[in-house]
Amino acid sequence: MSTYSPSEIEAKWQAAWSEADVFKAVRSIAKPKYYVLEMFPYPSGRIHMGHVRNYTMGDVIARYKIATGHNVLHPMGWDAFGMPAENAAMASGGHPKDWTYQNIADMKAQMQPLGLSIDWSREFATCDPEYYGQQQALFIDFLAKGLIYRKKAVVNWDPIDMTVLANEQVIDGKGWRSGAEVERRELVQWFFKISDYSEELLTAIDSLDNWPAKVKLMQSNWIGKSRGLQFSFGLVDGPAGHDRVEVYTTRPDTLMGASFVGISPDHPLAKELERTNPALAAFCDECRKGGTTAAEVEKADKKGYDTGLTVRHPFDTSWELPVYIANFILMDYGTGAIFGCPAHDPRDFEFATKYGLPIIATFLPDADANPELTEAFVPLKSEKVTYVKGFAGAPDQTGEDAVDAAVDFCEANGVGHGVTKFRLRDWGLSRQRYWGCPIPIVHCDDCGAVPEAKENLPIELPYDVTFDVPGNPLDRHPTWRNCACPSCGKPAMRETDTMDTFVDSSWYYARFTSPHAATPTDLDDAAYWMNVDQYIGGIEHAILHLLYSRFFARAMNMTGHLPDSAVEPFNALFTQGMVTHAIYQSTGANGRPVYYYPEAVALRDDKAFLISDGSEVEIVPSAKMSKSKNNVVDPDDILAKFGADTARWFVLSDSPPERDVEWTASGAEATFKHISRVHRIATEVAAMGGAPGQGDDELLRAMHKAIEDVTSGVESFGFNAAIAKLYGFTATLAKSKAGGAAKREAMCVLAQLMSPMTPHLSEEIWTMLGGQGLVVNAPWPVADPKMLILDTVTMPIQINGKRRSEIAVAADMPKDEVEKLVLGLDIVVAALNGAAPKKLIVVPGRIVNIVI
RNA sequence: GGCCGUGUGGUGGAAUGGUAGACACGAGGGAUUCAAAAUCCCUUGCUUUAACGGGCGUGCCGGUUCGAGUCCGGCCACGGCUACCA
Repeated sequence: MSTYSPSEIEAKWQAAWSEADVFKAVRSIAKPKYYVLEMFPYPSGRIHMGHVRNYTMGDVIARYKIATGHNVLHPMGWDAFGMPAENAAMASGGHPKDWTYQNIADMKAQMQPLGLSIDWSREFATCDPEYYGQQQALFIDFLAKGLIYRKKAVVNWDPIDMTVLANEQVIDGKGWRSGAEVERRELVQWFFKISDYSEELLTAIDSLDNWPAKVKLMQSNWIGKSRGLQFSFGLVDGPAGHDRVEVYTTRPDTLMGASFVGISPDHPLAKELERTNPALAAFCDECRKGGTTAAEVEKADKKGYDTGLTVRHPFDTSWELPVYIANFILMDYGTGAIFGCPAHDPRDFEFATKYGLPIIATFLPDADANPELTEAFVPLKSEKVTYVKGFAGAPDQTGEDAVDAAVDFCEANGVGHGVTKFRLRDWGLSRQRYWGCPIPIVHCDDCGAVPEAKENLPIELPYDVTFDVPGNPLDRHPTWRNCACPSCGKPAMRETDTMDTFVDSSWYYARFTSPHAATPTDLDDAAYWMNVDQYIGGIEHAILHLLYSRFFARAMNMTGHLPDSAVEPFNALFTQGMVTHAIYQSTGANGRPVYYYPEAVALRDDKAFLISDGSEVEIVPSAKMSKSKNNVVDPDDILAKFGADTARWFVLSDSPPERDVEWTASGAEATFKHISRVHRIATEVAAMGGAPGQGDDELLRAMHKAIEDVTSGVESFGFNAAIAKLYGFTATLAKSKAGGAAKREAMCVLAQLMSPMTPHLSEEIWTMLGGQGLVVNAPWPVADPKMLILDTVTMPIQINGKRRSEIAVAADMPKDEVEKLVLGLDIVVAALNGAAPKKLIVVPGRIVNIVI
């Protein structure tokens, strides 16, 4: 009898799949199509358990859909541009391109042994010129349709590295790499006009039925629609050109509670005043330097600077309000100016208290409430309140009604107009970096910024660059920069900025439908394969990547690259949890934690001891895998030790897929034992004759129940539940005294039900038992409804809601007969003690409850 | 601060309003073995009882219901996202 040897059988069956080319996706009207996609990885060089879990989930879906008669597209690629490649080049002197392609080769080599059902013929990396050249074509088409424009924008500039930094690369106001004080610089940059689609992207969220509610909510909040009033205060004796201050408010109903006007330090009026007032300029400078981290904002005091100017209240021109420059007002939201209503805004309250400004309540909880407030009164807008300084609508009304009434009143009286604002801002795509998709623009002295001619695409990144000098190497590469103007032919210069890497990932799903087309997409292929039926990835992409992709699909539709049916590209989204692992740590001599590798630790009685000296160390459970904490489990090691089927099964078995799963060595070993056991049972079954045995029918009934349970588990992403049922069915099969024929049938079905999770083992068993062809091509088993009906059922008997007994009855026994039977039970007779039951509830096939 | 989510054995976790704790880990006991490995079997929420059995039990308090882990209201704790968004 052969023993289970994953290394042999996994290589064998991967070769067989490859030989039969079973995962190649070909358009066909013979079957319904199904497109399953996992978020493609950044080629860091090593895969981790999180990847294994992500791709296994996608693979289970893909293999299940193949078995249920679908034409499946399951591609894989690489999100290959980005800063780590440049950082590596700077650190070790290599080239980003070489580094990236080497990493891709390494990661692919690690992924192949997992036995994923991927159509590798569609593989691409976003740093392939064939891909980013098409992205440049998209850029040119978007530009022509007005979906891209240029404007000045403030960036974080690192003066030592001579580069722009993302917000998260600025730590305490200093560059994360150089440590230099970061400057705010205005650069002319390219923007996608995603704000054109704010309303559309928001309302379409409702149609995303198979997206997690959480992700939809996060996107709604991010788009941030608000309804309010925009109006202006007349400025008294303002500097030349400044006679009004425009403000935006979502609470125009509190206009009579105004006590000051606040403007951002970046507001044009503030900038004007800075020119003549050094103290004021110093204050604004101070505000701009203020940290942007959450903790700093939390701590930061409300600070203001009295400009000495005043404005007139729109309802009463004799009522003047002071104008402050305040550190808490943002220039890029609304108009960069507010009116302060301390009674109904906690920030304004803090500010007014500090600077001795009046606090005027405009509404109160009820007519008798004390108008002297000790803190801002901010009820829900849906709550009814009593207006003591209202000017529109009923005296008692909800905030919502009052806002509507106030907007109507103001519009009727020529004080501003109602406006809808969105928090979502246009997407700046310029990056002053080498390792990204070049922006296909040429700057010509005569013609200005001109798009490159499409026949000149791709504009390839030059290879001969170095990173020993700070700054973008494209800037100092004359032969690459210098070119002819595509419009007039005169000497001109290329744009040296490259695109944000989020652009690369915003349309790769569409490119997979025709990865080698000479245009960004092939419309016939896109129409056939789109949308992605099931998208799987991490929750960390809930906002940016998914929102950008939704925008891109619309923009591609507008420019003729995607059909109307594909504007919402992902029909269903699933966000999976992480793989975690315990940390083993002790406290070092300096008081800092010291971390130990799992291999250095022995576990006994839920305690951990160092193998080296036997001393006990602390166990911190369920921590995100992190190299610095020494709690990373390398998939290579696991595959070498147990094989892919064990790894795949384990990452799905212990937790629901949307939640984190804890990797434990004991759990992985137990999985391996189980898989080995299934293999052993199969070899035993294969050796049996075909004679009937005891309980053939029972085994087959259990088999049909397993088909039903596992199928519904896989359909609903309940992989852990499906696996639990497979454990149960395996135990039933192992214990069964059924004959060879029934066992063989049950074993074949078990192999099929396991095949999405353990495809190699399933092929092995399938062949061992004489199955036809490959199990990957075998149709998914269907449960026979007749075999699911039970003859007898066990019903619990409750007395006053507490379980006291149970009876076994025929499944189709009428209700009144069940009642009779129950009332005759000793325990019931004793409980009733001669009295009649107050109530008798019989739920057929479920439960009986007697109320006494 | 805002929004969202989650609280069930020693652990990960199951339970269309209908027997709470499936399945797995861990732990304990046994069989097999010269011995071990491997394998197989049994026990395992807490508590009380010699036993049969009983009591308690899904973060806390209350409500709806014949019946609540599940539904409703109010608290507490933890986690996530977002943030001076006017």
